[in-house]
Amino acid sequence: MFLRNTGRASSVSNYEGQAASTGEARVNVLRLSGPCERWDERDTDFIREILDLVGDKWSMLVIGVLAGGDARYSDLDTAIPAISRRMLTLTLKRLQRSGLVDRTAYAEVPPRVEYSLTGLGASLLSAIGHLAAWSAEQHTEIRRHQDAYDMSATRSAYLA
Amino acid sequence: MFLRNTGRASSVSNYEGQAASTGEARVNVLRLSGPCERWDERDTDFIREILDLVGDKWSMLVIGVLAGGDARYSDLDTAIPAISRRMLTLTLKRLQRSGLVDRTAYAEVPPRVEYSLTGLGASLLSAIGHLAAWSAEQHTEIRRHQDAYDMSATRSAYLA
DNA sequence: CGGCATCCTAACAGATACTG
DNA sequence: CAGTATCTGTTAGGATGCCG
Repeated sequence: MFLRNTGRASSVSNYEGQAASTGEARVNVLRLSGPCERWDERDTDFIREILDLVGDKWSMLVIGVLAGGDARYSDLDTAIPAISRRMLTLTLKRLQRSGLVDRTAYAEVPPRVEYSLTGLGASLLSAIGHLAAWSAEQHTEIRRHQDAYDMSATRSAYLA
Repeated sequence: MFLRNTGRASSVSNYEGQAASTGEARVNVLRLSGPCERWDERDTDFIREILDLVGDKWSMLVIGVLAGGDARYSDLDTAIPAISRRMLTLTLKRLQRSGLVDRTAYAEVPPRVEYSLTGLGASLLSAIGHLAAWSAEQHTEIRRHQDAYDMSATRSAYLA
């Protein structure tokens, strides 16, 4: 559907990636066990949209908390201690705008507001889960590369 | 492994998300067909790391191009017209530092430099693919929500 | 060709004070 | 409690010029 095959081979095919280990064909998901593939301009746009949606500093974390069930504003604030109230508000508004999160305000004193994942928001969890799984599997390896790179030779200050 | 179950139910379970449609159990990937789950602090860190790694404006796009086979600096520059040379360089360096991308310089005149995905980098394609697939499936729905939200009532200028 | 260095700007994000 | 408004610092990122 959105990842088309090209003839150009690279070093990809001999690596046992995650997709290869599923052993199960999914129509619209890139599989690494076969020859090399690349994405076209549409995929670029899709990636862009996802990044715009949840590629910021807090969105995925908020979604992660809401995955555990509805939460009040203050619940989220304490569940994500590092976030400022400003950023929490902004993040919630954006998620709400895109239909990933529902906001329910109860007219009480003191006021109570519950946030919850919508079905749409919940459907994102799976995709995020794959990313988290990849990170969990590879982060030691990644750290190793980074350390090795940082150790090797003095490099320019161009890279912060 | 990293997504633990909580008793609190939400509106998640009746939505046919992506995970549910795979029909195949994966040990470490969140499945939405069951009761609601949430992530612990470790997952938060994993998400953080992924975002730090490829959550920026260009990394995923560069990876996408390299998925199509090795490419020279100028190939990447033309394949991603919107990117500035500065950002391309910075992005490649960071990907290289984390071991996702390999750089091979040939001592010729004029100089030639080839970039390629490492096995590690290629293994990310699958996870990204899930995100892209989600975006492809849902982006119309998302747009619809956004439009509706933007239409409804005048809201404060707090949200840009 | 494949970069690096410099300048500059705008968006992002934290702290704080205030409000319905 | 659940925000909003404002002020301010920090960083991401674009434009441009130079250099091996």
